[in-house]
Amino acid sequence: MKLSESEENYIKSIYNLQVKTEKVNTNSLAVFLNTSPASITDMLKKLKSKKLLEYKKYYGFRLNETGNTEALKIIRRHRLWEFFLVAKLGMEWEKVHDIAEELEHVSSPELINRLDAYLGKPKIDPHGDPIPDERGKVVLLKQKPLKDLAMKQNAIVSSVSSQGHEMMEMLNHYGIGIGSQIKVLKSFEFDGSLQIKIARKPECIISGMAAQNIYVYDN
Amino acid sequence: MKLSESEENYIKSIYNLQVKTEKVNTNSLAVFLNTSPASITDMLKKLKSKKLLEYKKYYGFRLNETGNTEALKIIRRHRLWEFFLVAKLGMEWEKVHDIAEELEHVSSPELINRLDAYLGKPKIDPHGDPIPDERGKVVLLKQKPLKDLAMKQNAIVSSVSSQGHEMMEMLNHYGIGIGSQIKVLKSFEFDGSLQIKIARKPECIISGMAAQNIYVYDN
DNA sequence: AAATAAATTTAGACAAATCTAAAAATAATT
DNA sequence: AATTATTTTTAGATTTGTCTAAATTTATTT
Repeated sequence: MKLSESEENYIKSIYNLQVKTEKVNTNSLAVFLNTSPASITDMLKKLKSKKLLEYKKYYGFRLNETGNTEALKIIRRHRLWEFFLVAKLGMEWEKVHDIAEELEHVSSPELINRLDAYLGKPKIDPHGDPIPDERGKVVLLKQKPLKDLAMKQNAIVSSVSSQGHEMMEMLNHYGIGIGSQIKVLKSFEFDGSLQIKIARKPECIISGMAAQNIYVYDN
Repeated sequence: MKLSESEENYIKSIYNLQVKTEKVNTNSLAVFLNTSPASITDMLKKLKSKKLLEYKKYYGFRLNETGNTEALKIIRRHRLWEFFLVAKLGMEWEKVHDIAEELEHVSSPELINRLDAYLGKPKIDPHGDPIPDERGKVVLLKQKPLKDLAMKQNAIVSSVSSQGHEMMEMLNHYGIGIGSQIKVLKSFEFDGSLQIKIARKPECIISGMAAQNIYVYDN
Protein backbone atom coordinates (compact mmCIF):
# COMPACT_ATOMS: atom_id res chain seq x y z
CA MET A 1 0.00 0.00 0.00
CA LYS A 2 1.30 3.42 -1.00
CA LEU A 3 0.87 5.98 1.76
CA SER A 4 1.70 9.67 1.90
CA GLU A 5 4.17 10.93 4.45
CA SER A 6 1.33 12.45 6.39
CA GLU A 7 -0.73 9.30 6.40
CA GLU A 8 2.30 7.39 7.62
CA ASN A 9 2.78 9.80 10.48
CA TYR A 10 -0.81 9.42 11.58
CA ILE A 11 -0.71 5.65 11.43
CA LYS A 12 2.52 5.45 13.35
CA SER A 13 1.23 7.79 16.02
CA ILE A 14 -2.03 5.90 16.39
CA TYR A 15 -0.04 2.72 16.78
CA ASN A 16 2.11 4.27 19.47
CA LEU A 17 -0.91 5.57 21.37
CA GLN A 18 -2.69 2.24 21.07
CA VAL A 19 0.06 0.59 23.09
CA LYS A 20 -1.24 2.53 26.09
CA THR A 21 -4.98 2.84 25.51
CA GLU A 22 -7.48 0.48 23.95
CA LYS A 23 -9.21 3.10 21.84
CA VAL A 24 -7.49 6.28 20.76
CA ASN A 25 -9.43 9.53 20.81
CA THR A 26 -9.22 12.60 18.65
CA ASN A 27 -7.86 14.98 21.22
CA SER A 28 -5.01 12.86 22.45
CA LEU A 29 -3.88 12.23 18.90
CA ALA A 30 -4.12 15.94 18.19
CA VAL A 31 -1.91 16.67 21.18
CA PHE A 32 0.49 13.91 20.21
CA LEU A 33 0.83 15.17 16.66
CA ASN A 34 0.76 18.79 17.72
CA THR A 35 -2.07 19.60 15.35
CA SER A 36 -5.74 20.60 15.60
CA PRO A 37 -8.53 18.13 16.37
CA ALA A 38 -10.22 19.11 13.14
CA SER A 39 -7.23 17.90 11.15
CA ILE A 40 -7.39 14.59 12.96
CA THR A 41 -11.00 14.08 11.98
CA ASP A 42 -10.18 14.91 8.37
CA MET A 43 -7.42 12.36 8.24
CA LEU A 44 -9.44 9.72 10.05
CA LYS A 45 -12.04 9.82 7.30
CA LYS A 46 -9.33 9.28 4.78
CA LEU A 47 -7.70 6.42 6.63
CA LYS A 48 -11.07 4.82 7.15
CA SER A 49 -11.85 5.03 3.44
CA LYS A 50 -8.50 3.34 2.83
CA LYS A 51 -9.57 0.62 5.24
CA LEU A 52 -6.70 1.10 7.64
CA LEU A 53 -8.75 1.61 10.79
CA GLU A 54 -12.03 1.13 12.59
CA TYR A 55 -13.60 4.48 13.21
CA LYS A 56 -17.01 5.29 14.60
CA LYS A 57 -17.82 8.96 14.87
CA TYR A 58 -17.46 10.37 18.36
CA TYR A 59 -16.40 6.96 19.68
CA GLY A 60 -12.68 6.82 19.00
CA PHE A 61 -10.74 4.64 16.61
CA ARG A 62 -8.27 1.84 16.32
CA LEU A 63 -6.00 0.45 13.62
CA ASN A 64 -7.25 -2.73 12.01
CA GLU A 65 -5.05 -5.60 10.83
CA THR A 66 -3.91 -3.77 7.69
CA GLY A 67 -3.23 -0.58 9.60
CA ASN A 68 -1.21 -2.45 12.15
CA THR A 69 0.91 -4.09 9.51
CA GLU A 70 1.61 -0.75 7.91
CA ALA A 71 2.46 0.81 11.27
CA LEU A 72 4.95 -1.93 12.00
CA LYS A 73 6.68 -1.39 8.68
CA ILE A 74 7.09 2.29 9.43
CA ILE A 75 8.30 1.63 12.95
CA ARG A 76 10.75 -0.95 11.66
CA ARG A 77 12.23 1.60 9.30
CA HIS A 78 12.36 4.25 12.00
CA ARG A 79 14.14 2.06 14.51
CA LEU A 80 16.60 0.60 12.04
CA TRP A 81 17.63 4.09 11.03
CA GLU A 82 18.00 5.09 14.67
CA PHE A 83 20.21 2.11 15.18
CA PHE A 84 22.26 3.03 12.14
CA LEU A 85 22.71 6.62 13.25
CA VAL A 86 23.96 5.59 16.67
CA ALA A 87 25.89 2.42 15.88
CA LYS A 88 27.47 3.43 12.59
CA LEU A 89 27.56 7.20 12.53
CA GLY A 90 28.16 7.58 16.24
CA MET A 91 25.38 10.06 16.88
CA GLU A 92 24.01 10.59 20.36
CA TRP A 93 20.71 8.87 20.91
CA GLU A 94 18.96 12.03 22.03
CA LYS A 95 19.55 13.42 18.55
CA VAL A 96 18.58 10.56 16.31
CA HIS A 97 14.82 10.57 16.68
CA ASP A 98 14.13 13.60 14.54
CA ILE A 99 16.36 12.43 11.72
CA ALA A 100 14.89 8.92 11.78
CA GLU A 101 11.49 10.60 11.59
CA GLU A 102 12.43 11.75 8.11
CA LEU A 103 14.35 8.70 6.96
CA GLU A 104 11.52 6.36 7.90
CA HIS A 105 9.42 7.52 4.97
CA VAL A 106 11.81 6.10 2.39
CA SER A 107 10.09 2.82 1.91
CA SER A 108 12.05 0.64 -0.51
CA PRO A 109 11.87 -2.88 0.95
CA GLU A 110 15.22 -3.80 -0.58
CA LEU A 111 16.85 -0.82 1.10
CA ILE A 112 15.41 -1.68 4.47
CA ASN A 113 16.23 -5.35 4.33
CA ARG A 114 19.78 -4.68 3.26
CA LEU A 115 20.15 -2.10 5.98
CA ASP A 116 18.82 -4.62 8.48
CA ALA A 117 21.35 -7.22 7.38
CA TYR A 118 24.16 -4.67 7.36
CA LEU A 119 23.39 -3.74 10.95
CA GLY A 120 23.34 -7.40 11.99
CA LYS A 121 19.56 -7.72 12.27
CA PRO A 122 19.35 -5.90 15.59
CA LYS A 123 16.39 -6.63 17.85
CA ILE A 124 16.42 -3.48 19.99
CA ASP A 125 16.95 0.13 19.02
CA PRO A 126 19.15 2.59 20.94
CA HIS A 127 16.17 3.77 23.00
CA GLY A 128 15.50 0.21 24.10
CA ASP A 129 12.46 -0.31 21.89
CA PRO A 130 12.09 -3.53 19.88
CA ILE A 131 12.69 -3.52 16.13
CA PRO A 132 10.02 -5.45 14.20
CA ASP A 133 11.45 -7.99 11.75
CA GLU A 134 10.67 -8.15 8.04
CA ARG A 135 7.39 -9.93 8.71
CA GLY A 136 6.34 -7.40 11.32
CA LYS A 137 7.09 -9.66 14.22
CA VAL A 138 8.20 -7.99 17.43
CA VAL A 139 10.33 -9.91 19.88
CA LEU A 140 10.08 -8.60 23.39
CA LEU A 141 13.53 -8.90 24.86
CA LYS A 142 14.23 -7.34 28.18
CA GLN A 143 17.44 -5.45 28.55
CA LYS A 144 19.54 -5.57 31.65
CA PRO A 145 22.68 -3.84 32.88
CA LEU A 146 25.83 -5.65 31.84
CA LYS A 147 26.62 -6.24 35.50
CA ASP A 148 23.59 -8.58 35.72
CA LEU A 149 24.60 -10.66 32.71
CA ALA A 150 25.40 -14.26 33.52
CA MET A 151 28.99 -15.37 33.13
CA LYS A 152 30.01 -16.61 29.65
CA GLN A 153 26.57 -15.73 28.30
CA ASN A 154 26.61 -14.16 24.82
CA ALA A 155 24.73 -10.89 24.65
CA ILE A 156 24.29 -7.81 22.48
CA VAL A 157 24.92 -4.26 23.63
CA SER A 158 21.65 -2.42 23.16
CA SER A 159 22.13 0.96 24.76
CA VAL A 160 24.01 2.99 27.32
CA SER A 161 22.28 5.01 29.97
CA SER A 162 24.54 8.01 29.76
CA GLN A 163 26.08 9.55 26.71
CA GLY A 164 28.52 11.85 28.41
CA HIS A 165 31.65 12.51 26.49
CA GLU A 166 33.75 10.62 29.03
CA MET A 167 31.71 7.46 28.79
CA MET A 168 31.60 7.53 25.02
CA GLU A 169 35.33 7.98 24.89
CA MET A 170 35.86 4.94 27.04
CA LEU A 171 33.41 2.76 25.14
CA ASN A 172 35.06 3.80 21.95
CA HIS A 173 38.44 2.89 23.29
CA TYR A 174 37.37 -0.64 24.13
CA GLY A 175 35.46 -1.04 20.87
CA ILE A 176 32.16 -1.33 22.69
CA GLY A 177 29.37 -0.05 20.48
CA ILE A 178 25.64 -0.42 20.07
CA GLY A 179 25.09 -3.85 18.57
CA SER A 180 28.43 -5.28 19.71
CA GLN A 181 28.49 -8.92 20.77
CA ILE A 182 29.69 -9.09 24.35
CA LYS A 183 30.46 -11.74 26.95
CA VAL A 184 31.52 -11.51 30.60
CA LEU A 185 34.52 -13.70 31.37
CA LYS A 186 35.09 -12.86 35.00
CA SER A 187 33.61 -10.67 37.66
CA PHE A 188 35.64 -9.23 40.52
CA GLU A 189 33.64 -9.08 43.73
CA PHE A 190 35.95 -6.53 45.27
CA ASP A 191 34.97 -3.55 43.13
CA GLY A 192 32.40 -5.02 40.73
CA SER A 193 34.72 -4.69 37.76
CA LEU A 194 34.33 -7.16 34.91
CA GLN A 195 36.62 -8.85 32.49
CA ILE A 196 34.79 -8.86 29.16
CA LYS A 197 35.24 -9.92 25.57
CA ILE A 198 33.82 -8.00 22.63
CA ALA A 199 33.66 -10.00 19.40
CA ARG A 200 36.76 -9.39 17.29
CA LYS A 201 38.40 -7.23 19.97
CA PRO A 202 40.92 -8.02 22.67
CA GLU A 203 39.69 -8.84 26.15
CA CYS A 204 39.52 -5.98 28.60
CA ILE A 205 38.42 -4.93 32.05
CA ILE A 206 35.73 -2.38 32.74
CA SER A 207 34.67 -0.81 36.01
CA GLY A 208 31.55 -1.75 37.95
CA MET A 209 30.19 1.69 37.27
CA ALA A 210 30.54 1.20 33.53
CA ALA A 211 28.99 -2.26 33.84
CA GLN A 212 25.96 -0.67 35.42
CA ASN A 213 25.44 1.80 32.61
CA ILE A 214 25.83 -0.53 29.66
CA TYR A 215 22.65 -2.37 28.75
CA VAL A 216 22.54 -5.69 26.96
CA TYR A 217 20.06 -8.35 25.91
CA ASP A 218 20.54 -12.08 25.67
CA ASN A 219 21.40 -13.43 22.31
CA MET B 1 17.43 28.02 3.69
CA LYS B 2 14.48 25.69 4.22
CA LEU B 3 13.20 24.27 0.94
CA SER B 4 10.31 21.95 0.18
CA GLU B 5 10.97 18.62 -1.45
CA SER B 6 9.51 19.95 -4.66
CA GLU B 7 11.61 23.09 -4.64
CA GLU B 8 14.67 20.95 -4.07
CA ASN B 9 13.84 18.77 -7.05
CA TYR B 10 13.47 21.78 -9.30
CA ILE B 11 16.73 23.33 -8.15
CA LYS B 12 18.65 20.14 -8.55
CA SER B 13 17.22 19.59 -12.03
CA ILE B 14 18.00 23.12 -13.13
CA TYR B 15 21.55 22.64 -11.88
CA ASN B 16 21.90 19.43 -13.84
CA LEU B 17 20.57 21.02 -17.02
CA GLN B 18 22.79 24.05 -16.59
CA VAL B 19 25.84 21.86 -16.90
CA LYS B 20 24.94 21.41 -20.55
CA THR B 21 23.27 24.67 -21.56
CA GLU B 22 23.97 28.23 -20.55
CA LYS B 23 20.33 29.17 -20.01
CA VAL B 24 17.69 26.60 -19.22
CA ASN B 25 14.29 26.91 -20.85
CA THR B 26 10.84 25.99 -19.65
CA ASN B 27 10.19 23.13 -22.01
CA SER B 28 13.39 21.23 -21.43
CA LEU B 29 12.91 21.41 -17.69
CA ALA B 30 9.32 20.24 -18.13
CA VAL B 31 10.53 17.24 -20.10
CA PHE B 32 13.29 16.56 -17.61
CA LEU B 33 10.92 16.66 -14.65
CA ASN B 34 8.15 14.93 -16.55
CA THR B 35 5.67 17.66 -15.78
CA SER B 36 3.79 20.38 -17.66
CA PRO B 37 5.40 23.65 -18.81
CA ALA B 38 2.77 25.54 -16.82
CA SER B 39 3.95 23.94 -13.60
CA ILE B 40 7.48 25.01 -14.40
CA THR B 41 6.45 28.61 -14.79
CA ASP B 42 4.57 28.45 -11.49
CA MET B 43 7.59 27.17 -9.64
CA LEU B 44 9.96 29.57 -11.35
CA LYS B 45 8.00 32.47 -9.93
CA LYS B 46 8.34 30.99 -6.50
CA LEU B 47 12.04 30.31 -6.78
CA LYS B 48 12.59 33.79 -8.14
CA SER B 49 10.74 35.32 -5.20
CA LYS B 50 13.00 33.28 -2.94
CA LYS B 51 15.96 34.75 -4.79
CA LEU B 52 17.36 31.44 -5.93
CA LEU B 53 17.50 32.19 -9.63
CA GLU B 54 17.61 34.80 -12.37
CA TYR B 55 14.45 34.61 -14.41
CA LYS B 56 13.27 36.87 -17.18
CA LYS B 57 9.91 35.98 -18.65
CA TYR B 58 10.13 34.18 -21.97
CA TYR B 59 13.93 34.34 -21.85
CA GLY B 60 14.94 31.34 -19.79
CA PHE B 61 16.51 31.18 -16.37
CA ARG B 62 19.60 30.28 -14.43
CA LEU B 63 20.43 29.61 -10.79
CA ASN B 64 22.20 32.44 -9.03
CA GLU B 65 24.91 32.04 -6.41
CA THR B 66 22.46 31.08 -3.65
CA GLY B 67 20.63 28.65 -5.90
CA ASN B 68 23.87 27.04 -6.91
CA THR B 69 24.94 26.57 -3.33
CA GLU B 70 21.62 24.94 -2.50
CA ALA B 71 21.84 22.69 -5.54
CA LEU B 72 25.28 21.52 -4.53
CA LYS B 73 24.07 20.64 -1.06
CA ILE B 74 21.29 18.51 -2.50
CA ILE B 75 23.62 16.85 -4.98
CA ARG B 76 26.12 16.17 -2.23
CA ARG B 77 23.46 14.39 -0.21
CA HIS B 78 22.27 12.45 -3.22
CA ARG B 79 25.70 11.22 -4.17
CA LEU B 80 26.77 10.37 -0.67
CA TRP B 81 23.68 8.23 -0.27
CA GLU B 82 24.36 6.53 -3.60
CA PHE B 83 27.84 5.79 -2.43
CA PHE B 84 26.51 4.40 0.82
CA LEU B 85 23.98 2.17 -0.89
CA VAL B 86 26.60 0.67 -3.16
CA ALA B 87 29.65 0.57 -0.91
CA LYS B 88 27.98 -0.40 2.36
CA LEU B 89 24.73 -2.09 1.48
CA GLY B 90 26.05 -3.72 -1.66
CA MET B 91 23.26 -2.54 -3.95
CA GLU B 92 23.74 -2.48 -7.70
CA TRP B 93 24.39 0.98 -9.01
CA GLU B 94 21.53 0.82 -11.50
CA LYS B 95 19.15 0.62 -8.57
CA VAL B 96 20.47 3.25 -6.22
CA HIS B 97 19.40 6.41 -8.03
CA ASP B 98 15.72 6.25 -7.18
CA ILE B 99 16.34 5.56 -3.52
CA ALA B 100 18.93 8.33 -3.24
CA GLU B 101 16.33 10.57 -4.84
CA GLU B 102 14.28 10.16 -1.68
CA LEU B 103 17.06 10.11 0.86
CA GLU B 104 18.58 13.33 -0.48
CA HIS B 105 15.76 15.40 1.01
CA VAL B 106 16.74 14.59 4.57
CA SER B 107 18.86 17.62 5.17
CA SER B 108 20.41 17.49 8.63
CA PRO B 109 23.97 18.77 8.18
CA GLU B 110 25.22 16.69 11.09
CA LEU B 111 23.81 13.56 9.48
CA ILE B 112 25.43 14.31 6.15
CA ASN B 113 28.80 15.23 7.54
CA ARG B 114 28.93 12.14 9.70
CA LEU B 115 27.87 10.00 6.77
CA ASP B 116 30.59 11.61 4.69
CA ALA B 117 33.23 10.84 7.31
CA TYR B 118 31.89 7.31 7.78
CA LEU B 119 32.25 6.66 4.06
CA GLY B 120 35.79 8.01 4.06
CA LYS B 121 35.00 11.35 2.43
CA PRO B 122 34.65 9.88 -1.06
CA LYS B 123 35.24 12.17 -4.05
CA ILE B 124 33.35 10.25 -6.72
CA ASP B 125 30.01 8.48 -6.59
CA PRO B 126 29.32 5.02 -8.06
CA HIS B 127 28.18 6.56 -11.36
CA GLY B 128 31.47 8.40 -11.67
CA ASP B 129 30.09 11.82 -10.75
CA PRO B 130 31.98 14.04 -8.32
CA ILE B 131 30.71 14.48 -4.76
CA PRO B 132 30.78 18.11 -3.59
CA ASP B 133 32.47 18.59 -0.23
CA GLU B 134 30.92 20.28 2.79
CA ARG B 135 31.68 23.72 1.40
CA GLY B 136 30.18 22.86 -1.97
CA LYS B 137 33.52 22.45 -3.67
CA VAL B 138 33.65 19.95 -6.52
CA VAL B 139 36.95 18.31 -7.36
CA LEU B 140 37.09 17.07 -10.92
CA LEU B 141 39.02 13.84 -10.80
CA LYS B 142 39.20 11.72 -13.85
CA GLN B 143 38.76 8.02 -13.41
CA LYS B 144 40.77 5.46 -15.27
CA PRO B 145 40.77 1.69 -15.55
CA LEU B 146 42.91 0.04 -12.92
CA LYS B 147 45.13 -1.33 -15.68
CA ASP B 148 46.27 2.24 -16.46
CA LEU B 149 47.18 3.05 -12.88
CA ALA B 150 50.87 3.74 -12.34
CA MET B 151 52.79 1.23 -10.28
CA LYS B 152 52.82 1.82 -6.49
CA GLN B 153 50.43 4.74 -6.90
CA ASN B 154 47.72 4.92 -4.24
CA ALA B 155 44.25 5.14 -5.68
CA ILE B 156 40.59 4.73 -4.73
CA VAL B 157 38.20 2.34 -6.41
CA SER B 158 35.38 4.48 -7.76
CA SER B 159 33.25 2.16 -9.83
CA VAL B 160 33.12 -1.01 -11.87
CA SER B 161 31.87 -1.09 -15.42
CA SER B 162 29.92 -4.29 -15.12
CA GLN B 163 27.86 -5.51 -12.21
CA GLY B 164 27.35 -9.06 -13.33
CA HIS B 165 27.03 -11.54 -10.55
CA GLU B 166 30.32 -13.18 -11.46
CA MET B 167 32.30 -9.98 -11.27
CA MET B 168 30.71 -8.93 -8.00
CA GLU B 169 31.47 -12.30 -6.52
CA MET B 170 35.12 -12.00 -7.44
CA LEU B 171 35.46 -8.44 -6.17
CA ASN B 172 33.84 -9.50 -2.97
CA HIS B 173 36.23 -12.35 -2.59
CA TYR B 174 39.26 -10.08 -2.84
CA GLY B 175 37.69 -7.44 -0.62
CA ILE B 176 37.60 -4.93 -3.47
CA GLY B 177 34.74 -2.53 -2.96
CA ILE B 178 33.70 0.96 -3.97
CA GLY B 179 35.90 3.31 -1.97
CA SER B 180 38.64 0.77 -1.30
CA GLN B 181 42.20 2.02 -1.26
CA ILE B 182 44.16 0.17 -3.89
CA LYS B 183 47.73 -0.03 -5.19
CA VAL B 184 49.31 -1.98 -8.03
CA LEU B 185 52.47 -3.80 -6.95
CA LYS B 186 53.35 -5.60 -10.15
CA SER B 187 52.05 -5.97 -13.66
CA PHE B 188 52.57 -9.09 -15.72
CA GLU B 189 53.06 -8.28 -19.38
CA PHE B 190 52.24 -11.80 -20.47
CA ASP B 191 48.51 -11.66 -19.76
CA GLY B 192 47.98 -8.20 -18.29
CA SER B 193 47.27 -9.57 -14.85
CA LEU B 194 48.15 -7.42 -11.85
CA GLN B 195 49.39 -8.02 -8.37
CA ILE B 196 47.51 -5.60 -6.15
CA LYS B 197 47.14 -4.56 -2.55
CA ILE B 198 43.86 -3.45 -1.02
CA ALA B 199 44.24 -1.58 2.28
CA ARG B 200 43.89 -3.95 5.21
CA LYS B 201 43.61 -7.01 2.95
CA PRO B 202 46.19 -9.54 1.78
CA GLU B 203 47.89 -9.04 -1.56
CA CYS B 204 46.32 -10.78 -4.53
CA ILE B 205 46.44 -11.18 -8.28
CA ILE B 206 43.64 -10.16 -10.60
CA SER B 207 43.25 -10.77 -14.33
CA GLY B 208 43.82 -8.18 -17.03
CA MET B 209 40.14 -8.36 -17.84
CA ALA B 210 39.20 -7.46 -14.29
CA ALA B 211 41.80 -4.69 -14.29
CA GLN B 212 40.08 -3.18 -17.29
CA ASN B 213 36.69 -3.08 -15.66
CA ILE B 214 37.66 -1.65 -12.32
CA TYR B 215 37.84 2.14 -12.31
CA VAL B 216 39.97 4.13 -9.92
CA TYR B 217 41.05 7.70 -9.28
CA ASP B 218 44.33 9.01 -7.92
CA ASN B 219 44.46 9.72 -4.28
C1' DA C 1 7.07 41.73 -43.22
C1' DA C 2 3.13 39.00 -42.78
C1' DA C 3 1.73 34.52 -41.57
C1' DT C 4 2.47 30.41 -39.23
C1' DA C 5 4.64 27.64 -35.74
C1' DA C 6 6.60 26.95 -31.31
C1' DA C 7 7.38 28.13 -26.68
C1' DT C 8 5.87 30.34 -22.61
C1' DT C 9 2.77 32.36 -19.51
C1' DT C 10 -1.81 33.29 -17.50
C1' DA C 11 -6.33 32.05 -15.85
C1' DG C 12 -8.93 29.13 -13.50
C1' DA C 13 -9.56 24.60 -11.37
C1' DC C 14 -8.31 20.71 -8.34
C1' DA C 15 -6.41 17.55 -4.63
C1' DA C 16 -3.96 17.14 -0.26
C1' DA C 17 -3.28 18.69 4.19
C1' DT C 18 -3.92 21.94 7.11
C1' DC C 19 -6.44 25.77 9.81
C1' DT C 20 -10.30 28.62 12.56
C1' DA C 21 -14.76 29.18 14.08
C1' DA C 22 -19.22 27.37 14.57
C1' DA C 23 -22.26 23.43 15.25
C1' DA C 24 -23.30 18.96 17.04
C1' DA C 25 -22.75 15.12 20.06
C1' DT C 26 -21.29 13.16 24.32
C1' DA C 27 -19.89 13.52 29.22
C1' DA C 28 -20.06 15.66 33.70
C1' DT C 29 -22.27 18.35 37.28
C1' DT C 30 -25.45 20.43 39.98
C1' DA D 1 -33.05 15.50 34.35
C1' DA D 2 -31.58 19.82 33.01
C1' DT D 3 -27.64 22.58 32.45
C1' DT D 4 -22.94 23.20 31.67
C1' DA D 5 -18.58 21.65 29.99
C1' DT D 6 -15.87 18.91 27.01
C1' DT D 7 -14.96 16.60 22.93
C1' DT D 8 -15.61 15.89 18.24
C1' DT D 9 -17.19 17.02 13.79
C1' DT D 10 -18.56 20.12 10.05
C1' DA D 11 -18.22 24.18 7.16
C1' DG D 12 -15.53 27.06 4.85
C1' DA D 13 -10.90 29.03 3.98
C1' DT D 14 -5.83 28.65 2.96
C1' DT D 15 -1.38 26.94 1.08
C1' DT D 16 1.33 24.10 -1.96
C1' DG D 17 1.93 21.96 -6.06
C1' DT D 18 -0.13 20.48 -9.79
C1' DC D 19 -3.19 20.42 -14.08
C1' DT D 20 -5.76 21.92 -18.80
C1' DA D 21 -7.01 25.19 -21.96
C1' DA D 22 -6.60 29.70 -23.62
C1' DA D 23 -3.86 33.76 -24.40
C1' DT D 24 0.45 35.85 -25.21
C1' DT D 25 5.10 36.28 -26.72
C1' DT D 26 8.99 34.92 -29.43
C1' DA D 27 10.88 32.34 -33.42
C1' DT D 28 10.60 30.65 -38.07
C1' DT D 29 9.05 30.52 -42.81
C1' DT D 30 7.37 31.71 -46.89
